[in-house]
Amino acid sequence: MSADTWLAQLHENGYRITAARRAVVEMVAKSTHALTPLEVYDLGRKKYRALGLVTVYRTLEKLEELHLIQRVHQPMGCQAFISMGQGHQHLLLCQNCGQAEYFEGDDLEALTKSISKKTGYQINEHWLQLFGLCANCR
Amino acid sequence: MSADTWLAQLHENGYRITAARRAVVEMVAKSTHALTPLEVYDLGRKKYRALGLVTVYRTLEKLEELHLIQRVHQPMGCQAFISMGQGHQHLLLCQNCGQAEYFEGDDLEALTKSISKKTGYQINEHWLQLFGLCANCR
DNA sequence: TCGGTAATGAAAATCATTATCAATAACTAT
DNA sequence: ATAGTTATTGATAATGATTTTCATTACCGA
Ligand SMILES: [Mn+2]
Ligand SMILES: [Mn+2]
Ligand SMILES: [Zn+2]
Ligand SMILES: [Zn+2]
Repeated sequence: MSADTWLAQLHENGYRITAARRAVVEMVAKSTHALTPLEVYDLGRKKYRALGLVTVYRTLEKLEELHLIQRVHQPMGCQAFISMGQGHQHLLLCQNCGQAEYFEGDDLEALTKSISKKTGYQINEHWLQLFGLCANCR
Repeated sequence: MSADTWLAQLHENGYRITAARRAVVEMVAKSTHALTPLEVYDLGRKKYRALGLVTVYRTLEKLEELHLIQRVHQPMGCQAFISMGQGHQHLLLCQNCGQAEYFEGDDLEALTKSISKKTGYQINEHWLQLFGLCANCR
């Protein structure tokens, strides 16, 4: 998903396209790492020097609301965001360099059905995340 | 795992047993919900009125270090702790009341093997969490 | 081009967490 | 059991991240 698509999405939802948003969107859209607000701020200022940290927070909030990005939970912290995957996908993260990849094909049908029966819970969603070392870091 | 076991663990690791720690341990050990430091503080003060919030933070830190509790990540926040499960288990959380259950039997061998081959990652661990509605809330 | 108003960034406020520190109390060695 | 050592405590202050406020700017539909 390209930066332009994100900007179009923002526009379609009644948000204005500004230099600050362009800078944030461009950096987050092309990153293969989950980025913290401060990291987005530092990167974004390379594109748009006057960018404010507050605007980064506000823009990330909107991108999350539109499901263009998602929050990434990690042992070291949970305040980082990454471009949303296509369809039903989960993240695989490098514990060394932070490189992120989406994967698909997990099948938890049998498991959730069995657990649902055993516990009486109605299971609505699942979080799955894999950690390891990428090809470069292993 | 009972509160007494936890206290014994603390003692074995060179930590002193105090009234403050008793209060924290007792409340966290018997809870079926993930508790935030503030919640532990409120509950703990029912057992030990003089308990300080700072001590709650410090005690939770030690319990986590000894793997007696674990941090629980949720959409609403990631600063909550719950008694650690036995062996290889994951959490199932009620989206309405917060009730938590451990389950086991997930098998991701085939999946991780296939993803490892496809991506070149060496996969070391996984996070899995189920969300739904408990028997009471559904 | 213009006007209404969403968006901005600087600054201040807030909130959770962490550090400091003098007083206390748990444990060890007598 | 007692005393001495020192880990632990809670109050307070400090910190750091996130949010709120607000006057100014600039996007964009008419
Ligand atoms: Mn899945
Ligand atoms: Mn598992
Ligand atoms: Zn790597
Ligand atoms: Zn419930």
